[in-house]
Amino acid sequence: MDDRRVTIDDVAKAAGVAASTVSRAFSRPGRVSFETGERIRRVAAELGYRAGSLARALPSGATSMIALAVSDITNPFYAELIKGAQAAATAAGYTILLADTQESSVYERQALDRAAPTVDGFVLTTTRMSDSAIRMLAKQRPVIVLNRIVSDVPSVITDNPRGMRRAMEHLAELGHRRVTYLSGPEASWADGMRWRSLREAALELELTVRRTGHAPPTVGGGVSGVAEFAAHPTSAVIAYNDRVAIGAIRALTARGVRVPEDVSVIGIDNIYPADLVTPALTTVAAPLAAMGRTAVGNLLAIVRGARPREHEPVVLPCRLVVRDSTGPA
Amino acid sequence: MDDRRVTIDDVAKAAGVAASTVSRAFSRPGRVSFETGERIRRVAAELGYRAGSLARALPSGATSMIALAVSDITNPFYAELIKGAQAAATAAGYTILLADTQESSVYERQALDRAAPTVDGFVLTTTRMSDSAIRMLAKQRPVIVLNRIVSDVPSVITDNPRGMRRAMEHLAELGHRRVTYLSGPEASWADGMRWRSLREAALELELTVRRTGHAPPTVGGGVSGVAEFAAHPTSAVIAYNDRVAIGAIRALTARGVRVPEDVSVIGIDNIYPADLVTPALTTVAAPLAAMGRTAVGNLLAIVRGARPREHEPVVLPCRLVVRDSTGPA
DNA sequence: ATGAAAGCGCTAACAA
DNA sequence: TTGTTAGCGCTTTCAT
Repeated sequence: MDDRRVTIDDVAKAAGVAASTVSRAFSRPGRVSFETGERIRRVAAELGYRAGSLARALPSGATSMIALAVSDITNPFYAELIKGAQAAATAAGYTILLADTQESSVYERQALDRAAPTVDGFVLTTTRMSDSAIRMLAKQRPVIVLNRIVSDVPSVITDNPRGMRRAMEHLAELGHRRVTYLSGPEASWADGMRWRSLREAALELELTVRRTGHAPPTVGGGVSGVAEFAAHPTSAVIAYNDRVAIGAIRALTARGVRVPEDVSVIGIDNIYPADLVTPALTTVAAPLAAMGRTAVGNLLAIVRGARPREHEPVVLPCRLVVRDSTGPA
Repeated sequence: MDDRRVTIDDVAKAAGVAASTVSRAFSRPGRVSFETGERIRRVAAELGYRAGSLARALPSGATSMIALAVSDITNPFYAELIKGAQAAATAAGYTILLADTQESSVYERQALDRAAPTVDGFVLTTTRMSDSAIRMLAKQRPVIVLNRIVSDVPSVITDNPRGMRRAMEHLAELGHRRVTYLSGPEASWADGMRWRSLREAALELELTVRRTGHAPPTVGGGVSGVAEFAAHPTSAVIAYNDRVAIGAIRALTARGVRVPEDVSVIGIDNIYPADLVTPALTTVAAPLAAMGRTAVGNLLAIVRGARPREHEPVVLPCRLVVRDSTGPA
């Protein structure tokens, strides 16, 4: 019934002070006498006054909201990541606005444009946007890109070289000499990065590595990757990510190839289902929650005026989780 | 560099009209001459004017944002649901604000309180709040609850009775006579609903059903459920949800019990990994995306002034997806 | 330490 | 059809 929102003026009137004083009591407690402050807080609580109104954003320009753009929220990769981001944001008094870009650069632009006037900054994950488009966006609002490097834009990435290295070492220890990389999407920055890292590691460890053609980062992508792999099989496979790896295991099993007895399979990311499939997936675990947390943390630092060293991406460590999909050659 | 936001006044000045005319050109195109409207839109585009500012929300009170509260975004159950919600919201020009309540009623209250002044409405999924708390919230802003019935608050639920019935029929056809229900959390509305539906179906089909003690809705919950189940085993099991079912399969397998040869297992929800585990899970599929879509759709209808028939929850159909975790008794 | 007044960008009366 | 004038709720000068 009583639909009217409790305003700062209501509190001011009830407390017998000016509205500006109430405002100060909340935002700059130091500038108000202790006594007055107490009284205001008490009255505000009684009246049920809520500070976080949008009106605050008008004069100051800061909304205390940040946008998190994800390409497909259905991808379990994002779950932990969002959780980490969410936690960091909440802790800092910020709210997260979700933008599902639906794997489409058109939707992505729309979503970002729509969000732009409303948020204090962006965290971009797996963008389809070009580097220059990202830089353009970054000119208007603070931006952090995740899992990609864009010059002049701060970013958070995982240590792909080290991760790929660990995977290869693991394989080498098991006696594998030749491994196949099941590629991800062509447009993926991470795919290129992983392939390069793999080749370097192969060189140092004296292994041979080849790769299949680009494929979607899904279970289906793994299936099609295996179709290609079957023409030139190797004793070990590293997949672009866990979903591809899971698809690969399925396809392999369907062909009567046993994992890990005949072929060892390694995934990347350590998403939730990795531990659930049979055999449980050996994978290079990305610090999902930490990535979300770090991205938001750094974004907020910039929002608050920090000047980031724009040319040095923050790189987070990953670790190899050995489960049951890898075995001796 | 040019940090200043393009305002409606800038456009007005550049187009040689009053600010109110520009405003009208965007919100009430009918009330502006075609010619003027065109000119304004052209100028606005040139200047890069973005309409969706927060300032709009001040006079009107409508922010075009809705909050989606989830208990744990890590739960794959939410992925499709959020996607559906997201799609419906975007289509209607609304943005989704994510509130991860972290399985805690304290955080939930905080998150909702924080979001309240900023959004036009709430979609509550798996709330920990009491019915009365929900009703209280609903007094202030439009609310839709998902998967729960709260009197006087509009809701969207799945057809649990029918779903449980299908599951029991399936089991009966396979020759099972006694089934165990692996319970979910005590506080869960859905758990009570499912158990009741199960008993009714059992009665009609002349089956016997018993249940284990309450457990968390996770893989771990399934494991502990099986520990209890082992004392009074039956040839079939229905789990509170897919995660519990997956945990149950694991625990069963670990005990040397074969699924489905020795025990048939049915899950509920049909989350993404259900199809990935071995054996693939037979499950009562909830229309996840449709739930999100419907909830948002109905919420927006209310936001726009529709008067909902508050006492009739919208019930969405579910269907049985038969995979490999069920077999003859 | 406090109050008064002037906006922030936009929309909604009310005139013209 | 268009312009003018008040605000929406809050913060921020500038006085006091």
